[in-house]
Amino acid sequence: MALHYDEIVRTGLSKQVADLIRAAILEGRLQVDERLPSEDELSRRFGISRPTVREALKVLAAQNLIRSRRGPTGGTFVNRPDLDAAGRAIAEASTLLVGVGTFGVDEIVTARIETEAICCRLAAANRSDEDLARLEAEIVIQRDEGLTDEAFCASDVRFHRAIVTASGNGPLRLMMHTVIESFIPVTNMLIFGEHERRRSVGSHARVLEAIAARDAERAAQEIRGHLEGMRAVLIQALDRRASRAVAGAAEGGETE
Amino acid sequence: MALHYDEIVRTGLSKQVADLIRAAILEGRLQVDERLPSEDELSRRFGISRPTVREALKVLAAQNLIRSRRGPTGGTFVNRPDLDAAGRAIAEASTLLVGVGTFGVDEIVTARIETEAICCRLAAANRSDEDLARLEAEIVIQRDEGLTDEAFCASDVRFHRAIVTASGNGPLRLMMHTVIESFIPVTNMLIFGEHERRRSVGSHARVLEAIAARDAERAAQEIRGHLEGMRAVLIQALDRRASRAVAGAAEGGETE
DNA sequence: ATTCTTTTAATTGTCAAACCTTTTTCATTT
DNA sequence: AAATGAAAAAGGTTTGACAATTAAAAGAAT
Repeated sequence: MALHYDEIVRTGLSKQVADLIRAAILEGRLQVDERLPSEDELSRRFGISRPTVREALKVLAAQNLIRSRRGPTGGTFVNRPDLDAAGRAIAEASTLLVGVGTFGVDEIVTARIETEAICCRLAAANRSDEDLARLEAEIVIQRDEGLTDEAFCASDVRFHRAIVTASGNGPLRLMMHTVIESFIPVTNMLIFGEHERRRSVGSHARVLEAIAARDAERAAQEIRGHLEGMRAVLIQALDRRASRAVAGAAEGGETE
Repeated sequence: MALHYDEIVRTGLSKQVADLIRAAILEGRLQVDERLPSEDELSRRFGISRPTVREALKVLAAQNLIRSRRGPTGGTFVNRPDLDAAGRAIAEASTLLVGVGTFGVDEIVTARIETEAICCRLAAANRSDEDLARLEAEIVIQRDEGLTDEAFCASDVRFHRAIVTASGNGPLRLMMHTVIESFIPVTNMLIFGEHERRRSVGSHARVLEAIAARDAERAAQEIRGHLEGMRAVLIQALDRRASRAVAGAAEGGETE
């Protein structure tokens, strides 16, 4: 008789259970905010122990699919997918990749230029007065000479985030989490300094002006110019760093 | 005396441990492929029980940060972040959002148009002969009239994926997972049919031709035209569906 | 000496049963 | 009527054990 290899379980029980419940949620067999059976009940239904059930639930909770609360009205509930949670997950995944140096600075800047140019174009078309106010407010902050580098960078991130929001395009906003939360910070880390800050604020102001005037092409051109300038500075900074490292090595100093 | 409410622990133990280990990995205090202490050891070090440690590890495993193996040389190891795993995580998060109808079809198509136009431009500049062969192969598949709708859509996804790959930009490829794995499938689901298929293949062929000729602008224009055409068909399809629903309701039929 | 097999030990995976903590509900007391 | 407190329900945690897996060491056969 032919053996049914399928029946040989190769994955752990907790994973199987997690997959079953996940599938039920994704296929809509479990509605949003619906309560799952208690952990005790689940362990009885699946014929496995409670700790194993809990491992499965923890995995699903880590993926923002469910939440748990204690108490008589507590239990485990299906989460409504929301943009912020998804955005955080996306940002975490890409930050991790960027952190280990998966990408070159040059291609990161290219990706920034192209995607942010889109956002500027759409923002020029769709921006509300509120959006303008948000952008304006960040520029005011950035003009403050006494700002720390960290605070300036944070404001820079908020400025670019505000552009994305002004585009009024939800799907694009979701995608741009990668740029906003990972690519911008990694490029900003390298270009501190008074001079660059002033140049940046100038570019920001021109972008805002173009968006306010609903001039899509100019807005796109301004952000392109802004980021191309940054690319040049970045490459210079990396060159300096590289030559310093070479010089240091030549002097016999170990870099680590 | 003012009470220090902060010191009251509000988060669960397993979450605290997960956060600690995650921070250690993100800050590089745990290197890639480094082995963590055994679960037993961890439970002793943190002063908590093994099941609780396991819950924490499961959460990290769900985030692709670690992997576990049994046996004498087994244990828990730090994962190297890789593009595919991150891409899958991103795709999952966005698929979930798209699935519950967070976005309108119109803004999804807009996002597709703008981002895919970028990819076409870059692909025209950077494509290799290999890239061209991959695109060509998909078009050959799509010309087969006997193809099922599912197979056609799968090939369509592969075609667009190949364009992204041809762009040669890693960061962009990461971002485009959202488009490729979520936005394309959801737009394709609605436009089956012989006529649309033939139109699509025609557009694909023209895009390929422009990319092969390294004509960035033409490639971008072709994909724009392709997707704008799809937008029109989609809106028609949705209108038909809506009016059918209204008609059905008027006849006294309950839609659910 | 080499190769095959068996044993062994380390480690994750699972289980069972209890206890702890939080939170709501509801009865009791003031 | 309001404050208090007990009970119950649910997730959170512990303990201690056993099962399954797997690499390496030990032993047996060639």
